[in-house]
Amino acid sequence: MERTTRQRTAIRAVFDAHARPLSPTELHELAKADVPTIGIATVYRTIKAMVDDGELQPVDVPGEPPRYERAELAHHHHFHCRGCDKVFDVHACPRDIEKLAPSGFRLEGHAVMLFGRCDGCRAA
Amino acid sequence: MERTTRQRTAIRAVFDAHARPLSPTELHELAKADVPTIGIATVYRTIKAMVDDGELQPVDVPGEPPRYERAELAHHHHFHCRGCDKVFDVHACPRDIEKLAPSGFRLEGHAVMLFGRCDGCRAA
DNA sequence: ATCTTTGCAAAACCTTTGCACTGCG
DNA sequence: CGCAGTGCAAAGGTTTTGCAAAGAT
Repeated sequence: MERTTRQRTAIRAVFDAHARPLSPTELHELAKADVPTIGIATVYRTIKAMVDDGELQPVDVPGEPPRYERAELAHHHHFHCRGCDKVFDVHACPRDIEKLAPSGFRLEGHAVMLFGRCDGCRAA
Repeated sequence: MERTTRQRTAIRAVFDAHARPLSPTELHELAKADVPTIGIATVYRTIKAMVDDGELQPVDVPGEPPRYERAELAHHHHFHCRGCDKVFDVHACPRDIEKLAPSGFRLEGHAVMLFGRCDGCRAA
């Protein structure tokens, strides 16, 4: 990640324009708007470099391709809509998490994934 | 899932013998002890059928192959040890989960994954 | 005997990698 | 210019699928 390229600028722009976790494929499609010739390999390589740099963090959705979001976001969790498959940020956190770990275990972190239907998909 | 076959019996036996979430590959290797000729495709097909039947449920560990466990287990969560990579069941649940979903969203389920070090790996 | 289930191999995916070319610094 | 970065295509790994043979009822 030593140089600024059109491809990397486009990828960062996509994250700025869409404030939600994005998959490599989504990222590729959206970045094509800026740089039509961008290859999927570049997207994967850039994602990996950005994760290694601590700029992005993976968001894992069970049974789905991984998504990525900016790491600078404060601690939060996610909501996965079963209707549109989109993942939304949830800026809240259960308060009694520390009590869940078995005694003797050292708890270092946690992830909460909510499932259901988003506002738009609730009717359908 | 209409017929009882040696392959399916072997797969169920593996789940009985190992009380922890198992990956398709683990399942395949372990089932070979009973039915050496069992193919990986059969393992995948059987897993899928058992999940559809509600007999198994997937346990997703970020960045790792999926694992499966019996669905009859009461609602619970998981602890992923960063030392030994094992996944443990956690029979506790945050109480204020319902309050986390954004308003307007319909919450249908949730998953909690804890990270840290298990009792045995805490020292190392 | 019928019709589901199996094993094999090929196909379908997703992600990574090799290599020559491009273009940032 | 030199070398990081790119695009393409091929390789790697995992999961799915087509089909003829096996086997459960």
